[in-house]
Amino acid sequence: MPGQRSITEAEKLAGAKLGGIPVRHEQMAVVANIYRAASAVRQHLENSVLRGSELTWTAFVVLWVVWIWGESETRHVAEEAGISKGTLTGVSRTLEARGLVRRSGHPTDGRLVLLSLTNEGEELMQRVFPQFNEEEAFVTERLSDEECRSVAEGLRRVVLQVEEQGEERRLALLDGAEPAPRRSGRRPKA
Amino acid sequence: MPGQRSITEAEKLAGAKLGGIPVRHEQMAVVANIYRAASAVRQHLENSVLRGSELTWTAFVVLWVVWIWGESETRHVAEEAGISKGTLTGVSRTLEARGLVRRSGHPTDGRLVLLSLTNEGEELMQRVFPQFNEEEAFVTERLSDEECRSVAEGLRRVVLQVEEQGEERRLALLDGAEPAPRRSGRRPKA
DNA sequence: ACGATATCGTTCGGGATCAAATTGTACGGA
DNA sequence: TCCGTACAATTTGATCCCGAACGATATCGT
Repeated sequence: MPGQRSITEAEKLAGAKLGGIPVRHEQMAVVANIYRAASAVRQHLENSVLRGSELTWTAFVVLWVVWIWGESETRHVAEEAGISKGTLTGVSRTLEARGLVRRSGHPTDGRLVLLSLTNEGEELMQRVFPQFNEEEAFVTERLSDEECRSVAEGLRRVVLQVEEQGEERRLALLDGAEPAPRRSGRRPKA
Repeated sequence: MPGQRSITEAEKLAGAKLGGIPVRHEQMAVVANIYRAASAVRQHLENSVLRGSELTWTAFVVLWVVWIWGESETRHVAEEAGISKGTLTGVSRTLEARGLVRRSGHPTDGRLVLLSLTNEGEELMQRVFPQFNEEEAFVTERLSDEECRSVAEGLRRVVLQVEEQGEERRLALLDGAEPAPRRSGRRPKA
């Protein structure tokens, strides 16, 4: 019902609201649609294949990373999965409790923890991934292979831009100012 | 550090893992990159412009929706913002407490609640949105206007596909099976 | 009329999530 | 050897979020 019409229509309304101030319409549309698409896809996958296996999106991503890359150090898994280390600690413990992953200490560096799939975890992914991929195909059904490549490439550039220049940009924006607090989370000691 | 290389490399590894089973590579790449881009963009915007105004991403989206569409029923706002009704209740109460939005009952339908911006909320958006849009331009800096349009259009189709056929698809997948529970959240009564 | 049914927003249960603080381990130099 | 620094993962505190249950209102059928 929100339809897609709303995006472009919203842009016009926003333009009107802002009066003289120029709006970067194309850029705004990309960001808005990235987020919409991400929510829609995530929700569809959670409600179709994932819930059937009692997996959250994050849990699946973590399993996927370990499945693909093999036994890995937790910090790499967190980075690759796009979640914080703290979150990974909780998620991996849940998965361990369900017998899907194994946590073992690094043989020479006692600070590291390695994650790997158990046989059960391996079997789960063998079963779930094809279903997951099937739904990936479903959600992108209205795009040709060529269009898929082109959209993926465009998104890749966005990711690269943020990864390579985001930090610098944030510093430049805040300049000398304080790093800005966060409403939630543990309070700084000082 | 994960770089973008990892995506395509992961696809190859996944293909190997799956042996004979065919993998829809292009489709997989689109979904993976949608999610990566969404996380990257959200994080960048939260850490740059949003935190300075003590806004979470969700709070900003809610404000934006009400700002653009004007006084609206909560269910429409939730839908448009891509969050659940329950979440919106909390978010809008927080925003009300901060004096940014107003909640008023519908004149004829007693079940409805209408959200609108206060003057203060209006001023906040006048101030914050340009900054937000500026960062939208930053994250998409590596795309031309034309490429922006094309990526946005591709994503739009993904959203439409899920919105128009997702429900049907989910039903077909589960067929007669139960709707599948969720690990967290309040337990069903039965 | 009036009860069954549908629809709204809110409440509630149970994680999920982040960032700071903390704890534990490694490794360099004095 | 012993200390300080560097770097792991984990714990902690506060909040966010979803979806089932709930209570209140509207509407439809008879």
